[in-house]
Amino acid sequence: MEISTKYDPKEIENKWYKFWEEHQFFASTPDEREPYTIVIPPPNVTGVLHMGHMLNNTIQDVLVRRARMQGKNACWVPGTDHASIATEAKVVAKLAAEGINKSDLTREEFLKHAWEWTHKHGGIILEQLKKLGASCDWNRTCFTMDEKRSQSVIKVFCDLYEKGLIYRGVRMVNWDPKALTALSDEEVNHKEQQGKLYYLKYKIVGENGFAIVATTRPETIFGDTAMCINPNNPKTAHLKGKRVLVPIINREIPVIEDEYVDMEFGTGCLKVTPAHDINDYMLGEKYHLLSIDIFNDNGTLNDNGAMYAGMDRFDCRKKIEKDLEAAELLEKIEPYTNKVGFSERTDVPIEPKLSMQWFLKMEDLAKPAIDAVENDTIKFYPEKLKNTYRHWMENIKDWCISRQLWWGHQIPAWYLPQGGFVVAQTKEEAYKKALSMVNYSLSIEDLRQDEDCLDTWFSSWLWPISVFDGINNPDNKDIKYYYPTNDLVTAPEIIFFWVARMIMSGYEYRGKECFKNVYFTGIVRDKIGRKMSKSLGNSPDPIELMNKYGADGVRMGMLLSSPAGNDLPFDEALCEQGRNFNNKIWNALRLVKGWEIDKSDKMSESDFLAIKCFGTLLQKTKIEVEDLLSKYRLSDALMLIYKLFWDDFCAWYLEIIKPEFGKPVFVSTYKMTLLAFMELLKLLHPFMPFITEELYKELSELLKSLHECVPTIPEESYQCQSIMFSKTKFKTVENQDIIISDFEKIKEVITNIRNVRASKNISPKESIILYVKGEYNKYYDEVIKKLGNVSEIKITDEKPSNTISYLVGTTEFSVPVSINVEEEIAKLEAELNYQEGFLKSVLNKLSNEKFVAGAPEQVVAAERKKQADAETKIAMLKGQITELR
RNA sequence: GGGAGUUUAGCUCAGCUGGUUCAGAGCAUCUGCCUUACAAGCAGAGGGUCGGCGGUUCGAAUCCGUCAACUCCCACCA
Repeated sequence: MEISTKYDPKEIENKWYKFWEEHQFFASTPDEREPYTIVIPPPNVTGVLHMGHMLNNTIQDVLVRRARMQGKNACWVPGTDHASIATEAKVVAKLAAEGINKSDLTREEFLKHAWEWTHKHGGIILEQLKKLGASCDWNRTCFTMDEKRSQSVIKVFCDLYEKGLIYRGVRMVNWDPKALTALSDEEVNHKEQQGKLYYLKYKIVGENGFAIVATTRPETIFGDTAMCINPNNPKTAHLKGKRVLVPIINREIPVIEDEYVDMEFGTGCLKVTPAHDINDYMLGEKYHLLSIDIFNDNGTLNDNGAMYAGMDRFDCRKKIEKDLEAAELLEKIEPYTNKVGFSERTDVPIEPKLSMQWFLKMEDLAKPAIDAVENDTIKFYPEKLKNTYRHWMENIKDWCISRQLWWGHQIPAWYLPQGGFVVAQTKEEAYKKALSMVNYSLSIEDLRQDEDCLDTWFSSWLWPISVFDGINNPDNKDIKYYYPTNDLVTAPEIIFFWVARMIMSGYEYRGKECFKNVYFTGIVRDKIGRKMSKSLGNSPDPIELMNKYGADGVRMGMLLSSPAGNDLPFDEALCEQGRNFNNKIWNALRLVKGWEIDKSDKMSESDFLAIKCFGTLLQKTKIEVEDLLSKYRLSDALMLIYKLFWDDFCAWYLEIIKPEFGKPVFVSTYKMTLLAFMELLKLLHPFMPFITEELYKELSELLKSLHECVPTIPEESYQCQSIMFSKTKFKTVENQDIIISDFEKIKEVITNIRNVRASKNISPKESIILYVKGEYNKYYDEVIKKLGNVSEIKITDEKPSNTISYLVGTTEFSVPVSINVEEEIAKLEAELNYQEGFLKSVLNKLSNEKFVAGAPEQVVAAERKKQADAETKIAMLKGQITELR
């Protein structure tokens, strides 16, 4: 049957993934082998595959498949993240579309909707990963909110609380007065706003003058509890130790001093409103100021707003402007542009609001984590991110772990009716604890659990441990075998959110690093450098890409330009390149599959030479690839294999051994070719799993059919159930560099012949005669004749007068051809000119005493060799020129 | 404002502790070919003062200084 000239990945990819899954090839259980473990960075449970996932998971799959082929017990644990903010936002939006308000639902009702949503959309992304070829152990699929993971989170919270590391504290949150909810920083959009800067007059107590304060928010004066000046500012020095009156309400507040105040801004006086500004809050803490909250949750002023109570914050601003003016307490108004945070959900300006939150003390947790990265127990690729990491870790702030959300792990703290709270894993335990604390009668129903949820990262920071259930059962077989994991592949953006925290939890709960290497991918960008995002619509759909180019093609496209830590400007052309490569591989198979076989034990000289040279190159490349992969230089490794396959194998090796039309190939040559092809497939398999599996099977069949006439073929070379378990042997060929450089010379001879043909319009079909003068090995004849279409190679000192000559090394090759003598002389003279200039610079160096004395011996010796070679070449060029003349 | 990083061919990037693997690779471009595996291909070719300036050195893409442009992270100024 005729095989198509184009590789069609679709069926082949489906077929093999199904085969792998059915045979449970990705499943892992502890055994005596060395483990190799990766935990997936869990994608959002309701997310869909985007280009970032493609890159990230392709890399992980390459690493896992390579480990598997090395005979390790490879385990890649998949799973998803409940992503509280994103998922809750999606559910809220979905409900809103159905006319349901979240605030009209009870927590239980809302969670029911959220779970429905999760079950409907959850896990789609994992199915998509299968299309990519991801070799995860799907039996181990986890979810950050499944039973074991949830238990782990609660247990850890209680444990850290017992250790005194978790505490409650006040913090500014982004309050959305319309949605009546707190927002995460990620849900706040900062926009430039054309506003006003109001200069307010605060009367100085006991004096006639005023202190002027510039503010963008005059309506907050009711919350003022101090005025602050910079102690070093001469302009405001007269206010030191004074007290001033808040305009309109005439409340007396002190003037405090702190270097926080910018002397250049406004008047150098700052009004301090601890309840409504994060910086003011910190000043308030420092100087023990009162904190007066003046807003209701819906953004209207409360009773502290005096006669403005009940008024909306912005209406109030307008009104107060007029009132201040009337009272002559407004010095002036200037136009002013500043950035204001807006709610992503409702697009109203957010209101900073003080609220009670839960915090985790980080300082002690950070210590072992800093050391681990500093001393390379955990290695970062690229290394430069060590700096970023250290800088953050050394200045680490306590982690606010509570979120005002329902979707997530509810904080296991229960409040008592008469104040106070207990922390416990279950309500029953909490009740027991509570009973021992209070001296009044208490029923379990009196306990009220904290409404808030834990930050999503508070579950994902346990991921490398919790997926093996190492929190709940610290001594189980899995955790002991798979932990510490080997590699983590993730984006640099979450180095603090996730990576750093995993490292900390690893030391806290296992006393050991959670992984040994972290590979930071780049950010996938579009051609013009923008981050790919849904809102910009500049992200291609990975599934469509895979349909178009095949998963292998897209994988290669992703890997071709993604050195660790560098951004990846994505271009579909890369996938095209990947697809073309698949096609090339496919056609190489078509070629070798079509040959008739000569079963005699003969072999041609050129075959022998080709086998030797390619075999050498293959061995050398295998070692180089291994080295690159061990440094996580995946694109470089892939590029090396790409060139080995396309150039060395297809363009040179196969062209040499390819039998003439209608003739058979010698069976020994054939065998070696199939084996070499197979080695190439093994090298490629981690990068392109599908096509390599398909062709592995094809080659296995071909080898099997040879078995009767060539019993020396080792059975293990074609008997693996899958290429993913096939082994490869490493060996260094003696004199490999000489073999390779000799072959380079042959290639150069042939390329030059082709060049002459191109420049003189000699068809490749027209054979030529080649004259050789100088050092030459007869052994090369056959190859040169075949690929150069040379009918005869004449070793001679005398050559015909009309030739184009070129040098390979110091050997002169000449092709007889009708030439334009003047042109040839000009060419030769240009070359001569260059060589003479080159020689001159070499001689300059060598005559420089400081160079000869200072440079290392090899360098000087190399220069002398250059000198000798150049001199030989110059002599030959001169000879050629005189000949022509 | 604090910190980190980048700058080498049209594009994306290699070039480790200064010296023939020092100016490289892939893609793109150009020229010629439907040569019996592959036009998603074959055979060739042309592209760069290594961001600017200064310094160290016998010798600098590589080390130092400085300027410029860009990128990222963190904190955000009443």
